[in-house]
Amino acid sequence: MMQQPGAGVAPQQMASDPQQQYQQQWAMMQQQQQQQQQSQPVPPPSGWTPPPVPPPVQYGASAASGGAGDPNEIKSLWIGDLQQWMDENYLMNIFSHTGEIVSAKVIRNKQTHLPEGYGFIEFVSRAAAERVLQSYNGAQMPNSEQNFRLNWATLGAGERRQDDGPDYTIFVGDLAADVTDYQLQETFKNVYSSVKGAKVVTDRFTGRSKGYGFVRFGNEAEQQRAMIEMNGQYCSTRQMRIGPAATKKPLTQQFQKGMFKWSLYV
DNA sequence: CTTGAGCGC
Repeated sequence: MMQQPGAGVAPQQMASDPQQQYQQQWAMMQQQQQQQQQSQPVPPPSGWTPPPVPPPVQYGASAASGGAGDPNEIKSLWIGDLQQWMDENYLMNIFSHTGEIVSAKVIRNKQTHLPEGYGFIEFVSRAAAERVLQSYNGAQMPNSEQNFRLNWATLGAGERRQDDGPDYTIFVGDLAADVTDYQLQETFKNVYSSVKGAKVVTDRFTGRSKGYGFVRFGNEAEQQRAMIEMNGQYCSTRQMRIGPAATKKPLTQQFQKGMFKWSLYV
């Protein structure tokens, strides 16, 4: 990956209007792209430390013996809610002090090269990734008003998340501005053991909460109880308003069996 | 701000 000019710096003099902000950042991106095309690869900025070399995985029988080198272990985290200016360098710099980050990648649109708003960070081990997940998730991102949104990377690493049954989701409105995914999840998990996760919906460009979110249950009975019991309960400083989640999953899905899907549209 | 969308070439 190319190092980009201006990497790791905070966005300068942001406009107050989100629309203008976005346009400013977009213009910056265009500049960066042009510079990229006409210049040699730039040296790393001062303060940048090269990623440590991961320990060799394949010496002798230790890899196969289920020790530190399980080839199937998930060592990458998915990171979301990234701003335009948060590039690979920004991510590397954040975690370089752990000495355990291997790589960082920001996913960009193939045509426009604009960041898609998420990326992946890989660590030397699953344990290292887990430490970062625990300590950084929900904490504030450097040079930003918003919080880290981290999760285990799944699709690239080969682990399927489907093996624990369907999700039963509820809508939660009236959330206070400071409520995070984790906080919402814990509020429900303290009462319902089948809670799988929660997501607070945020504005893509500002990272600010939109004041509502979703909680997923593994157990339908608990989902039903939560809709009644938790309505009006407090999460942070405000009473939640709970309702059924409008799902895109069609009821007819159970009849599809993977065949004749097109017949739904006639 | 009251029904998202989030997995890599």
